[in-house]
Amino acid sequence: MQETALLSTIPLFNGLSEQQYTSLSRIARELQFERGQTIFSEGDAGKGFFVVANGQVKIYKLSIEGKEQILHVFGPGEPFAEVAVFTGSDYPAHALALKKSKVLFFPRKAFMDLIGANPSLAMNMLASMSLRLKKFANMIEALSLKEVPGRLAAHLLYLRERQNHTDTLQLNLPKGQLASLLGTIPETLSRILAKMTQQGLLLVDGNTITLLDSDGLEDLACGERRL
Amino acid sequence: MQETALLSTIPLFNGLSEQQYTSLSRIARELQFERGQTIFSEGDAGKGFFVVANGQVKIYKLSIEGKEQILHVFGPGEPFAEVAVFTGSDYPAHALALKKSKVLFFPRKAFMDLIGANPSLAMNMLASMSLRLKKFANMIEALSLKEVPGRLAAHLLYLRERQNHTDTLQLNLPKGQLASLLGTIPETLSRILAKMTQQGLLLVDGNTITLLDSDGLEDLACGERRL
DNA sequence: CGCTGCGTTGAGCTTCTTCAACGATCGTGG
DNA sequence: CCACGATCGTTGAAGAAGCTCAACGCAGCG
Repeated sequence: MQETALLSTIPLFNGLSEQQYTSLSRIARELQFERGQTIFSEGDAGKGFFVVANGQVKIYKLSIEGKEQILHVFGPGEPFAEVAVFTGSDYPAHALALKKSKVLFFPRKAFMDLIGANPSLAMNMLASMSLRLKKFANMIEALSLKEVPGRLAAHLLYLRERQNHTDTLQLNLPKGQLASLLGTIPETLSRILAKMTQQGLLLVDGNTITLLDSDGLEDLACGERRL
Repeated sequence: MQETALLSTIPLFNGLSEQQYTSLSRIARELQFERGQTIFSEGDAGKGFFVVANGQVKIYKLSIEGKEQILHVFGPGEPFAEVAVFTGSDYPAHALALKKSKVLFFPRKAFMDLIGANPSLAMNMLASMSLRLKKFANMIEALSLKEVPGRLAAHLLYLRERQNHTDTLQLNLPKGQLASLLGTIPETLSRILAKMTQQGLLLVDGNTITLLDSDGLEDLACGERRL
């Protein structure tokens, strides 16, 4: 597979020895998915977990009426569906490739064995899942305690953080998907972006957003201000 | 401390050797909290994690206006704030004793060392955090995709599950706290319980709830029916 | 007795969703 | 090259769900 190079770029596998990379690459399987293709569905038997090699994958839930709530959007180097490894049960959500993606698959059993033998791998896994939990806690807080403008503002500031504090953001998602990530619908998101623009908080051009008043957004994100 | 007996009743520590219990009890500290007492606040330095020995503890977030969202309610044997151990950062939420409680505290560093040396402890930890993640995912789904009646119905069915499928439930929380756990407010919860009673779905008497039509509740929980 | 915490009920209002229509963009096939 | 459909985003009007505010009942307890 000549994949140890790829594996070494994955944060989850940081600090492993050359030999451990070899063990990993031995159990990994490489999968290709087209844009829009389902990787697994909620309720499927959780046979293992995945790491995005390249492309983009969303993890989401669906309501009976078809409304979608995105839980995560993962890019290169990020693992997903680890939960299935340790609970040994079904996948608790759906996964779908948002772009043409290469994905590494690690079968449950083999990976568990590796973890048992490699404490540092276990520690990495724990750290990764801790961050995930923290993110979920913030998402619950946002959904329950903030209104949509606040959630949007928080998300934009989060993106600015990740893009080196530049005020010109590139959305890595179509707006409709962003709405689903924020727990709302495209119509509402559109209206709120319009209102924010009108108030001079930001500037929208396609999927480029320029933040004009991050302090104002900050206030919104903390619930100290309304639109 | 003569606590190895107590430790052995904690699921997280299942399958550890006698010697490992001793190591654990050596680093554990025993704490007492009165009802209503704060254990830690969001933003406090995360110096370690906890296990409820007896009593009841809630983990929650607060909005600026003072609205509360409960993330967890933990009883005897359940660990909390593990996230702080592995991220090494601040506690991401508040913790408060709902009843007079005895709590074991495990300092971060010492516990990390134990985990590194005990693969089975690491595995237990991973399993525990996986379940936590799954629960959070369901909570996000509920908040975003279900209305309050659906969330309530799901919660009641969950309680029935835990109480051996008996249709007579004892709420382990005051109704106001239950509202906060469901992501709503006491007024709304009260109204919905009234409506459910009126429709013959259940019967309320103080904090005892009798389920009369679990199929109907099931439909509500899945969004296949309205009140 | 009166206080305090908890729960309930009513009226009005805000926010968000639903439904519908329309505009823009893009890729494909004629 | 243009027409067409599909996807995506925007906008308007109406409706529903849940929140706010206020008042009240009721129990436990000093």
